[in-house]
Amino acid sequence: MLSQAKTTRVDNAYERLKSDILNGDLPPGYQAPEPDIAARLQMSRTPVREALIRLEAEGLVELVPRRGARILSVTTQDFLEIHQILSMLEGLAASIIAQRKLPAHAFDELSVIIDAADEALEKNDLEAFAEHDDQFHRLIGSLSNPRLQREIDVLLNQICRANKVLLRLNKGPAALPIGNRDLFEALKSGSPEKAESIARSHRIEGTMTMKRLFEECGLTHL
Amino acid sequence: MLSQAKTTRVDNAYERLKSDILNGDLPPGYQAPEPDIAARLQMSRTPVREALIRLEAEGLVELVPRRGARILSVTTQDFLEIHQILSMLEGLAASIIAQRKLPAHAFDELSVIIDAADEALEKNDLEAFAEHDDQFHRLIGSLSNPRLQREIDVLLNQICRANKVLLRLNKGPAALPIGNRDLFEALKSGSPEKAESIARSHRIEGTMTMKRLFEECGLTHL
DNA sequence: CGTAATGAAATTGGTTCCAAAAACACGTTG
DNA sequence: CAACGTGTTTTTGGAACCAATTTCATTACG
Repeated sequence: MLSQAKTTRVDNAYERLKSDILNGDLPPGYQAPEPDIAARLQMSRTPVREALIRLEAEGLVELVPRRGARILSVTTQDFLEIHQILSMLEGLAASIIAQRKLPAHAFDELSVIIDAADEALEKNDLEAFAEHDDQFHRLIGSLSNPRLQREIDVLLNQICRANKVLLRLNKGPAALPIGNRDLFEALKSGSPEKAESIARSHRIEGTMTMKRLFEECGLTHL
Repeated sequence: MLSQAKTTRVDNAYERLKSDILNGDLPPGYQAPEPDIAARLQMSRTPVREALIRLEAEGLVELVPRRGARILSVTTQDFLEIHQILSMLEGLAASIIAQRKLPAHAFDELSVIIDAADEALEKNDLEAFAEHDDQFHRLIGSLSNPRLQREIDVLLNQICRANKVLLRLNKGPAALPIGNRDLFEALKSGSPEKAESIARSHRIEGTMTMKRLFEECGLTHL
């Protein structure tokens, strides 16, 4: 029996708020005082407060003293900085994965996701593509080690909405040169340096594409 | 006047607990229920709780449901993983710094710290050396950008006690090949790739030295 | 003598309450 | 009409309180 999460109110509030934020239900810029949020979640202020503190530590919300909790938006600057950090961390993750031999089912899992992403892209279903691509990156993190995974997850959370929105803005039939399959091969081949370099440049390429979109649309934040 | 920190009880508790943890006043493994901590800090449980949640998010304490808050210790595994991540992030920081021209006073500040560390090492004052070395790394972070700085700071916090202890265990006259000055020159020369590579390999060398100490002393955690 | 059971104490998650400070609305005045 | 002052409302930081659950200790029993 896996650790039976004894669902406490704080956890509940945390999970619900986080998911609401990530899927855009609570859009960036949205701002509400604690009592409102507490009412929405049908609990007292205390557990909400504690959940908000956690979310603040993860860079998803900002607690402004007398103005309520505000869902953080991502500026172009933020976006670039986060991608830059991710390129390093995912590079490290890839290097770690390539170093030790992965069980076969892990490769299978990766492969399935890559295929799903490719398929979504062919069908021009950008929503699904973004979802699968995100999953791919998170899986890379989870295959490295828990600490690195958490680090990567937190950063991905901060930009996943922005990623989705940007992708949707991309009108053309997505000439994104995605190299997930390349990374997959490098991981399989067991060459840490190669895996790291591919993961890193892959991420950086993606960043550049996104940056272009940012500029084309004249956006300063999302 | 810079942002006047309106010293709230939560902030107070957070700062005091953090500093107590970092300087070893509250040693790793120490465990106490919330009421005790609240009494020690002479405030009610509420602000203490909130401070503890923040500290947990930063990986310094663990909140065990009915056993109190426990100061986390650092296992060899943790230590290596954190250093590995730091090698990437500091590499990135160095690259960023080298890319844009730094104001002269920043270089001066760096130089002063490097000299202080070297001097401490010559006098075999390992305590002071650890302190200055830590400051050097944090300064590198702070010269990159706030986001990267916070990331690096959090990780340094998790291992700074371990670093100090390990250094104290190092009996020999510290044959640590510290290359802080090399990094300084690379930053000044303005070559991002070189700066990154030096920062990274510098950190990795340090890791290896530390790891050896870990093993020689037969320690599994600190 | 070790183990199970039972009752007491302690800790936590959470609600409620309170006071202080800030924001807000409104009316007054220059 | 704008700016200011005043009184009200809102929000937050924090404390006190409570119930539920767990731990601890003591005792009884095999």
